[in-house]
Amino acid sequence: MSENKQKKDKPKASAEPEIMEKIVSLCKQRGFVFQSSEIYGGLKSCYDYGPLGAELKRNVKAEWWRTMVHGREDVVGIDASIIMHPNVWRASGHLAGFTDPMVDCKDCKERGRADKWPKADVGSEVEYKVIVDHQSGKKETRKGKVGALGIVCPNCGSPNTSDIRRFNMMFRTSLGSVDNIESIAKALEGKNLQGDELKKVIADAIGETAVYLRPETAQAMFTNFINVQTSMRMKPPFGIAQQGKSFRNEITVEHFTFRSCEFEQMEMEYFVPPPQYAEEGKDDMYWYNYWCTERLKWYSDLGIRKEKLRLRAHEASELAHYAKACSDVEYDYPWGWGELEGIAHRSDYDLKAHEKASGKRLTFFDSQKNAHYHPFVIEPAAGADRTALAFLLDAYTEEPPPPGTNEGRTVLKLHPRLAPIKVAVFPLVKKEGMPEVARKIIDEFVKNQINAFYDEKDAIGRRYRRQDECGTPYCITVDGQTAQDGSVTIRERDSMNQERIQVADAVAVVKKRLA
RNA sequence: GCGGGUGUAGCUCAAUGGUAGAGCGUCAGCCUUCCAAGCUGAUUACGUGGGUUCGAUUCCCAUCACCCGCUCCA
Repeated sequence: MSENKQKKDKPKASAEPEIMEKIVSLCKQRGFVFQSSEIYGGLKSCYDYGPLGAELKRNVKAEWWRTMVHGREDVVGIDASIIMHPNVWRASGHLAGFTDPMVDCKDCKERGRADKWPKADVGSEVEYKVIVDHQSGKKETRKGKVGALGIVCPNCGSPNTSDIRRFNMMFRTSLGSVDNIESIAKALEGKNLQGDELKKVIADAIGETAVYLRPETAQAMFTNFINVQTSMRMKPPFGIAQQGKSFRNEITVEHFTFRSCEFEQMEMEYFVPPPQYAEEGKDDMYWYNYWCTERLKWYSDLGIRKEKLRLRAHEASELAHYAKACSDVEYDYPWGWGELEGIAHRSDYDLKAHEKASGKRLTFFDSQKNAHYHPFVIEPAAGADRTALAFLLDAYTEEPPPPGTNEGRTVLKLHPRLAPIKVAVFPLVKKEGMPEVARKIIDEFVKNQINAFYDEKDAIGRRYRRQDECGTPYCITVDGQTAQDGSVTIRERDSMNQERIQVADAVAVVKKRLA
């Protein structure tokens, strides 16, 4: 389809990034994803799902819920508030943990985390090399004294760093009808404050009503642990699942919908007995491995090619201090391996942290062993947006012209249950009563709440191709034979094979194939 | 946020200091009996804001957004 245009100024080695461009373009053209607020120039990292994208994402979430909640007895779902008590984030460590100390190198412009840069003795003299002429790349050796931070740039070795700046990654807003400005103005009125004192007064004024948009959905499963456990009479091992939006002021957003500030999560906290109370052979590590396997399987069951999936265990240095283990389900995106989902063994850290902060006991009472214990937690946490993107990327296929034709085709080989439109119905031509019959078939699909699409515009081949590009798995065509024997053709997207079925059976046949 | 690149119809691109073309698409009609056929007509754009200039889509500045790299994570 494309004539392989060379980019003159970019001798790109790999053709991979072009796939991303094609996906972005297809997403816009076919109504999967649009940039948010596009008519106003767009807004950084915000995307809107169009009609087909909304269907795809709903289907992804529905499949997850089907597998994780409806498909098993030991998991129940919740739908918690996005805004939670600020103490939740204090207890979880997010208020502190989201505040990374960032510094810049004033010589080479490198930026990084102050706590990760090479340490050096305060006041000692170090040598470093910086580029002084960007055209020739000429470097100059300089000397400098290590500042109060006691660090040097990992790139050029310069001690000439900026001050630490903190970026809070949680979105802050206020709860209450009194605007922040009012309380700040009131706090400052008549005072002449400078520097840290000024900042503190403002911070306190904001703090009175400050609340945060959740940076993850997981905490609500911990805060509702007792509520869910007692109301549903759950016994470990059991899980609480949730899907919903989370928000993070990320320093960097990238790769289309892969990483954005507003994103949707599909998380489950699986509470298991700690080792001493565990059933023989089913301790916490058993369940951790169990969920790693289960979650990897979920993606391949829904059609992602196995060679594009992998499970990567975190190195010990990557683990949070409370985590016993963590693995990522990764997909081989056009830009390399990237995370779809993290499966973390969080030990009993979260329940204990909330118990300590809230003063409420967050244990399970095992009446048989007559013991209160804090369950361990295994957390499979997936991103709905990046999962939808991976399904799109993996389904995207460009095929050479089929035998006897001269145009190739673009097909989204989405799993039928993920496909936005399930079936398209066409009259072969716009006469001889074919449109009327096709309309009747569409009516039947609508009545059965199966997303169907009617099209009579253009040649039949073009209509098939349009549906291929949207990922519609089945096309039903009313032709000349329909009037004689009441049969229509049903065409399968990937094979393009057709078979004849009765009009009266159309809904049942499609339903069966979607099951 | 930093460094580099980009910004022209819905998409992919072109041209130009004197207000812009194509292909594909979309819509309407004709034609069409199974895999992007043809014909007719219609539709639609210089990201935003300044500056230079008689005049800016073009030059300059700022800003916004996207892409690549750093970084970070679901």
